[in-house]
Amino acid sequence: MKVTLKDVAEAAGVSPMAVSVVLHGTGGKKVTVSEEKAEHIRRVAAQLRYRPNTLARSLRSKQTGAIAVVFQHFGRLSPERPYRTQILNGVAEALFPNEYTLSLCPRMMRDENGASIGDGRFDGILWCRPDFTEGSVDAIRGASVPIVLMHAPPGSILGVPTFCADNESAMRRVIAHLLPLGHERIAFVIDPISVSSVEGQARALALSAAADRAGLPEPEVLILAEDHSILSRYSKNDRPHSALICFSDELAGAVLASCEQLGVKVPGHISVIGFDSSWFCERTNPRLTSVNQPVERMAFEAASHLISLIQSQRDGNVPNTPVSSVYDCGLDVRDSTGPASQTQIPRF
Amino acid sequence: MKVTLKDVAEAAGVSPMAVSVVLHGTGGKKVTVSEEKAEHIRRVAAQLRYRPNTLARSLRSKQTGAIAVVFQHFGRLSPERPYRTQILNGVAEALFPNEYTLSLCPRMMRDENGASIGDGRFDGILWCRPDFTEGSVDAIRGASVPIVLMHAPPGSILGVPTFCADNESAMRRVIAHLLPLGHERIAFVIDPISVSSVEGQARALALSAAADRAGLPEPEVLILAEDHSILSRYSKNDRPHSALICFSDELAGAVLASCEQLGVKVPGHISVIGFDSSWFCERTNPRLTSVNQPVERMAFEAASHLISLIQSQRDGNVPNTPVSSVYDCGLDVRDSTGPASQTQIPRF
DNA sequence: AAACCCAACTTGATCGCTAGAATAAGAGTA
DNA sequence: TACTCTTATTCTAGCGATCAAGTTGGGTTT
Repeated sequence: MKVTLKDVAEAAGVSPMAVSVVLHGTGGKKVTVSEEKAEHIRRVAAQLRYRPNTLARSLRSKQTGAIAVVFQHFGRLSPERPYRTQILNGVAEALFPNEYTLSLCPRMMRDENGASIGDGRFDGILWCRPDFTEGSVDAIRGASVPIVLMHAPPGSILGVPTFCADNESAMRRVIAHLLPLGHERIAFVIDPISVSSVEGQARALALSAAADRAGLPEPEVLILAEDHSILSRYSKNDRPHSALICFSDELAGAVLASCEQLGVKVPGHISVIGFDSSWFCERTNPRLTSVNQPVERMAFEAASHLISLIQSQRDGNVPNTPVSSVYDCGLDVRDSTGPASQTQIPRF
Repeated sequence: MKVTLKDVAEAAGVSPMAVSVVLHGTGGKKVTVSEEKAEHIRRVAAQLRYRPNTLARSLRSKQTGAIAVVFQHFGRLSPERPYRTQILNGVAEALFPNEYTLSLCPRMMRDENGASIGDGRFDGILWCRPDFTEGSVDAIRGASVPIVLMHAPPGSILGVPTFCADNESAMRRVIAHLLPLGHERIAFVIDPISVSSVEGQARALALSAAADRAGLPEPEVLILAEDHSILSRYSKNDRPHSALICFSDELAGAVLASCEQLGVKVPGHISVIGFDSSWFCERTNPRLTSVNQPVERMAFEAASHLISLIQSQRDGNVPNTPVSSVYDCGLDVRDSTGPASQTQIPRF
């Protein structure tokens, strides 16, 4: 059967406490065991193939060594997909060296009332959903463990630290790059799934704002279908675009392919910009200019901050005022952007 | 303070047991509570904002609703990176509808002896490391919960179900495709990190075997550096290659870029094949022929099987003989492969 | 020599919850 | 009436570990 700490204690002829101290270094405060006896206990434990029950330990000690990462979607169709990998990498890089485990939660743990994250099971929560429903806000507020928000602007929820990439800065950079090149008719290209996501909306809005500030007309939004035909457009004018800002690199790749097929030259006739600046940008023809979001760094820092919150809470320190970090985005200029075309091309 | 089940019981004027039954539907076997009282308990619990402690529940009931996924690497530099996303997607798709949580473990949980997975914390283990050290084999054998292996050939560890993609079939298909096209000088292209991975070794070996079976000379192995220059080569001959099999699509993309730069025509002068058949293959020029591994499906089925193991163990059923699934790989033929060139080109 | 200290342990009480047996009260039956 | 059978509800033990508060016994201090 299962070997418990008590079994080891009996076999070694000592109290359970002694075993606990020797094997886990954690029994009360001033409990000590002589090195001689300790060695004996270790030997007995190994011989019996004793395996500590993490659950029981956590229940008593109130530390689980696990962090919950809550995504909005997780599956084949998720529009978050490009991020997720980067986020997980960043988070993992922060957690694993500190011996934390990373748990993916489909949503918050079940609870018809819509609230509550599996209580007691996690030392902290990394909330990666950009949506905030009534239920989830309650759950976040009521969380009994430290929590940080990603993809949320500062102050989204009072007293909760936030980490987010600054879409505004991204779009300002895009415009700052395009304006001197003479672009005036700009469109935002997005797929049908992402268009309804918070991130999609935010970027479209940010682009509008940036264009407006630069005195450019409201950018059109093009929704591309699976086969890359234009699904629908919201337009206020009918002059052809000279620059397309795409929601993702993957989408930009599709646009480049369409252009080639239609005989539209990039950047000769039209400029194309992607989002994420992934390795893929170096492999397209022409090489893809793309917005560079520091997602991985952001995730790393969010997770690191979460760890420090957990530790300072454990040590009884006063929680410092919540951090709110906004990460500037860069624009990696490659070969898919150039001066606005003077040639009148068929409207894309 | 924390509201416990006991608090709710007292406030509602009933026994803790009654509360447990009403809120979690799980108290012994034949315990019932009248609907009237049940409603009352639910109301009181909501009012007190009671949140059950999952940990305590799990400790008692011996069910955690969590699955551990153990990867070999998890970070920026991991050669497993292309898989991981796919694996996680497949696993998530199997677990989440069943209310399981997915935990990523850096390696097995700490233990100087090299063995032991956080005991009690998980209902099952999905082992995704293709390497089997003495320590890990012991840990797997000694696991007190169901476990399945991915990337492990059938029978790797006696009595443990395995799920793996069949590199042999992949490479046989590659050869079957190339042979009629007249290719004889074939090379396997790989990066310095992957070359030492089990997967890298396995594929190189599988290619060798397939070539041998077809009566072709031993394929050369080319290791590409970061800048895509050839790092080293193991060659037995000095005639130029006519076909390059790459370890990943990403690498194949780099090779295509190099070819373009050097003025080598694909597939005119040389044929190139990738691995994974990702979306990216449709975006390269020419479109990339690539091996199609059913990783996501494999992960989904492995996870589903694990769940069924857990459930049948809980219900006290006899464990059926261990399943061992091998997944055939396909070859998605696109435009980067063609007849072997007759022209003598500078050796790549 | 009485008082005191400290290392080296042990004891008992939980952490929050739930399985299984026990109990109480009403209903059916011979 | 005595007897079993339901149905509702509580009681008693822990799950496996850790914490806080003892308990030893030898060595020091004054």
